[in-house]
This record gives sequence, C-alpha cells and structure tokens, in this order.
Amino acid sequence: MVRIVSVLLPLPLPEAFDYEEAEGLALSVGDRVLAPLGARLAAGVVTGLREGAGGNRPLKVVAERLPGPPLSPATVEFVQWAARYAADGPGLPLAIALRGARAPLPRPERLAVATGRPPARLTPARARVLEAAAAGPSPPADLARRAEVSPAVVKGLIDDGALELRLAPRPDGFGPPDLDTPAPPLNASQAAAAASLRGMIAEGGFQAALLDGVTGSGKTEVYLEAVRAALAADPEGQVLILLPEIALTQALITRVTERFGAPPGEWHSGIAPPARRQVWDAVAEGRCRIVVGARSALFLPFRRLALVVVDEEHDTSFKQEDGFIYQARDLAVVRAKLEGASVILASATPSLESLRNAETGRYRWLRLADRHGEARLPDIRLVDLRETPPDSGRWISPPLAEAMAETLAAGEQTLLFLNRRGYAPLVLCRACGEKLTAPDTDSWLVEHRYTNRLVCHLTGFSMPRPATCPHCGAADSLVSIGPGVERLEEEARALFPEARISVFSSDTVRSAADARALVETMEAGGIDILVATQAAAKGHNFPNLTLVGVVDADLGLRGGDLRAAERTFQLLAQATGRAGRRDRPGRALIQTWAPDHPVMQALQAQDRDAFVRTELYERELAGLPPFGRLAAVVVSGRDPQALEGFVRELAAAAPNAEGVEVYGPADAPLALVRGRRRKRFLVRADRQVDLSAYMAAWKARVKPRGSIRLSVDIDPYSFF
DNA sequence: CGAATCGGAACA
DNA sequence: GTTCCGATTCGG
Repeated sequence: MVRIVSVLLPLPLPEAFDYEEAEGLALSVGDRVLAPLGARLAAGVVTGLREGAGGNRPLKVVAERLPGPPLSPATVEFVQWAARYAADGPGLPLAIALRGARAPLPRPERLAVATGRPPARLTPARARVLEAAAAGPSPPADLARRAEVSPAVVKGLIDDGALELRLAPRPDGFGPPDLDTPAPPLNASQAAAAASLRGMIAEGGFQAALLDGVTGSGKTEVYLEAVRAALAADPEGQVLILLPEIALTQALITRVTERFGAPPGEWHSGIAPPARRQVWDAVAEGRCRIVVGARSALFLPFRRLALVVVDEEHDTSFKQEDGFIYQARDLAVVRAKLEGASVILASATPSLESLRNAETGRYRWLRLADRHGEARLPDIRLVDLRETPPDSGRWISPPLAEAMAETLAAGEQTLLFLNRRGYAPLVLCRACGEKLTAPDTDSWLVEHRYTNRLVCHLTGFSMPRPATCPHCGAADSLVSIGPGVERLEEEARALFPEARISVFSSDTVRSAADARALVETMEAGGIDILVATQAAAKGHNFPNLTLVGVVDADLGLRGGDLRAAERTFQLLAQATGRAGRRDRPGRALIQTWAPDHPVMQALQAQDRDAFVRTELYERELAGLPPFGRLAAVVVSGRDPQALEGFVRELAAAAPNAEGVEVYGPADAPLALVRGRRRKRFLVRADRQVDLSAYMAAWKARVKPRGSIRLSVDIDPYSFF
C-alpha cells in the first residue's frame, strides 16, 4: 500500500497529475514539490493524498519537497475553485499563485564586522573606521561615511583581516502592525459605517459589506478602521486591500504605513522579482499582515486571511481579460467565503451587481451620505450640443468655453475630460477613403502628434505618420478625424493662450513618479487647465479645481454593449465628482448630443438611485446580469477556412440545457487582430444555471486543432 | 512550460 | 532517402 499524491502543476493542463509518494516524505496538501514530468522535473503543489492499491499502470514518484513555506489548504482550494469558475485548467490560476515563489531572493547584504585582530598598521583614519565598526555590523560604504574616510580605507582593513565581510539576508521590513495609533477623527456618517464594520468583524466568519459613499466621503478612513479591527481581532489574521490600478497603490501604501506604523506588502505587475519573492514568502509565512495590491494579489498564499477590501469595486480593471480570465471583485468574495473571512466592497459608484446584492440583503449596505468636511456636491449642467455646437473641427462648445474663461478669471482650475488618448482616433485618406489600420488588424491607428506616429492601441503597432497614403499613394490627402486629448489641448491653447495647460494621459504620465509630479504641480496651482483621460478621473483630489468639462459624454455609450450605460454613468460621475472640494463650490458641464438619455438625466439630477432603478429594471426584463448570467466563447485562427469549419463544429456541439440560450457564431467586434480571424458565441443563462459547468461541458466536446484557439470568458465585460 | 515528435521543405 | 526546422502535441 502506497500513498498517491495529486500534484497540480502551474501549466495549462486539464487537471492535477497523480504520483506515488516516496517513502517517508509525509506530504500534506499545500506542500510544494518537484514532480517528474516527461524528461524533466516540474515544481508543483500537492492538492490531495490518498491510499492507493498498486493501480493499473505504475506512477512516477514524487521524491522531493521544495524548501520554503507551503500554500495554505484554503489557498489550494481557492485556486481550484477559480479554475472551475473560469471553465479553465487549474494550472493557470496556480501559476498566478506561484508567481513570486520561484523568483530569486534579493542579493544578501554585505556587512563589515570587526574581527578583533589588530591591523598591521593603525593610521588615524583606520582607527576611526574601527571605532565606527564597534557599533555593530554595517555596510562598508556606511562605515566609510561615518568614519569620514574613503571606501579604500575600509577595503584596506578588510584585506588586512581587521574587518571581515559577512553576508546577511536583506530584511523585508514587514514588522507587526501598530494597532494603537489614534485614528483620525471621523464624521457621524463615517463613524456609523466604521462601527457597523467593526461589528461585522467581531461576529467573525464570512460576511460581506458594500461601502457606498460619494467621492470625498472618506471611505478609505472607514475601511482602514475595519482593517485595524480585523488585525486586532486575530493576532495572526491577514488583510488584503485590492485596488484597480497600480497608479493608486502608492498613495494607499503611504496611508497604511502612517496608520499602522509598518509598510504593507505591495503586489502588482510592476514589482521586481526579488521584492516579489520577499512579499510572497512573508505572506505565506504569515509575517506580512497587510497587502496592498492589484487583482493578482488575490492569488497570494495567505496563511490566515481575515479581511479583503476591494476599493473602487466597480472598476472594470478588476476584470482580467487575457490568459486566465477572471473578475477579481467576484473572486474576492469567493476567497473570503472559503477562508471564512470578511469582504468589503467600496465605491462611490458601485456596480449594479453589488448594489443588487446590497438591496437583497446579501451584503450589509453602508452608505456614506455627506462629503467629508464642508465640501458640497458640484452643480452639474448638460450642454446640449444640438443647440450650442462647437465650430466645425472644434470640440469645446461656447457654454463650456465661457465657463472656462470665468474659472480662469477667478484663478481657479479646470479639468477637461476626454477619454481618448493621442491627437485623433482616426486618420483617413481623402483621396481613396481608406481608414488607416494596423497590419492584419481591424482597429484604427490613432494619431499621436507629440511623437508624430500612428499607433494601434490594441496591438501596440506603431509607425511614423506617412506623408502619402499607404493605400493609394496620394500626397497630402491624410486627414485626422475626431479629437483626442492632444488635440483638445491644442484647442484650449488657441482659446486661452495665456493659460497654463497640461495633459494627463498614459502617454504623458508613464510612471508613478510622473503622476506624483503632475499631481503636485496641479495642487500647487501650477496648472490652469488639465486635459485628461480617465487616468486622472479617479483618486486624485484637487482643492482648487472648480470646473470639470466632459467633452464627449456620449463616447462610451456607442457600440451598445451590456454595460455601456453603467460604465458611462460611473466614469462621468467620478469625473464630475472631481469638481469642488473643501469650501469651494464646483460645477461640471457635460457636453452631449443626447441630453434625454437616462444616463445624462441621472447625472444632471445627481440621482444615482433613479439611474440604478431603470437600468436594473431593463436588465431584469432581458434576463441579463445581475438577473441572469453571460458567457462568451471566442475562437480565433489564422486559416479562415479551418476556423469556419471549427466554428460550425462548435455550434453543433453546444449542449442543450434548460434556461440556456446560445447566440452566434458572429464575427467578434474586432474580427481581425494580428492576422487572426475571430468569431464569437454569446451565452445567456438563468441565474440558477451553473454556467461554468455548462461552458466546461461544451468545451470538452470539441478539440481545437492547428492554430485554432478557443477561450471561454465567464461574465464578459469587454465585448472584443 | 519545455521536451519529444511530427511533417513539410530543402538538399544530395 | 536524409536532414533540418518550425509547429504541434504531450506530460501522470
């Protein structure tokens, strides 16, 4: 009788592989092991152990446990749950969970230590170094600086044997949090919400809350209070705070560090491998008790997770769109449930899913009504572009220009919001009508004037702006159609030549340092007009910003996907929420061709509840989320014929099931990307249907051959 | 993911 | 027929 070990490998395999356990290895679930795979050894994780009788064919033997902390059984369970949910192999989420486990540790620090042996020669400089070294081991450069000598003196003492170098592992700095730092004062509304969250944590077990408060209502302070309570309730408990974007992490890390006296672990794609490894180890060992990170932090191997906070929970960045496809906000709730932890979803403009869960009582609903301090909500007006259109080739309407002039005259700041990077979203040839696109791709090339290039925002392709049309060869025939932030800046400069104008987009602000610099200039009043994409719409508070102009409010409504209205409402509510802080009243002007659209009406009336009611009503009638479920299947391939054949086969293989409707195949909205044709099926199911199981069953009936790729997207967001 | 294997093209 | 290379398949 031997033990059989199921080992999950971080590879795109359909299931865990079985091995025989080597004598005396005494493995448990979560242990990291080396397993023979083909001709090599692969690092994997034990997901199960059972007694086995010889079996039909001999199994390979797992003979080695890897050093380092194991994954908690709950982490292993979560990885498997996530895979089942996404109708994909469990190796993919495991690969995410193990990113960091295999990264190299930071190089150890070299410390000089006094040996006690006297040096051959003792000069005054050497004496000072030895005196400094008596204080304890320190880096050679430090020692030289403290003794006010050149590094060569230290090196000489090392060569002489009076000092020796020792390698010391670099500390990771995850000290225990200080839970006694006094909290900043909360207003009545915040205090009530904080008390409710403390109550939730005191009750223990899985609990969910929606922290719903307008911009500026001080949600962060409230959930940090819950973080404190969770850390205090369980001396080994860990907390994860998820943010939608890397750009927002730094500000929160600073706040957490101030509040709890120790830096949290930071986790996102921008973290270098050695730092990643330190966080991973410290999280797995339970030493790191607070993690601030982007969506992939959800897969960290927490030892004892007590609380998950999802800030800006409505943000679509929580949806991972390629590789392993998942919605981090939804999986955060699942992970909390599996760990018996609490979860707090926070937003000024919650998703309809979360609002529905709050309405039905599945989540505690905590509303923060007032803005913190004296700030008032901005005055919001719609500018009907049918009545007061801008001049041809211009995008700032007369009423917006007038408001900008007033704001400028008052010495206050304007934010012009346009969610479009570059100069113009489309370049076309007047001679032949050709719209310029990236090679073998359907999406338009966006003109960037700063770099004088045409860029494909989908594939990353870019080329210098040609002088002649690449299609027909006509000279001077290329025209730039439509506005981007760069073009809007040009227009604002022409209108207000004396104003100081800056652009905030992912092209002008490439790093967190750039963002901080621009935000500081803005706060210091060094900018009069900030032209910005959504990169600036969230998170930043500018006290002297009193006017927000939304240049093209209808932009997100085109294309008609499921969440177009919801997303537009959220984005514009966040953007207009930037106006007016502290004691200054703000105003927002929203330029629209469709002022009667429910989204625009709700924005103007600042009546979110009305918008949510109508939107939920329409979704319910159509059986769409949150009342029904959606999934998409995207199939792509290089050979159109083979793709056509496979798509037909796939359509025929769709299982019949009660309460499930399959639509398609249709061309995916971008039917050609990087030379691959794309087809798409859409599946709608009633709420009680296990859509993941349905999609997995469907997928199992077909086998993509050749260059054909099939991917299942549960709860699709982008319809590309 | 990485090693083994398959199959078409180029070569003798 | 042989060799080479890129693409595809497979792994317990």
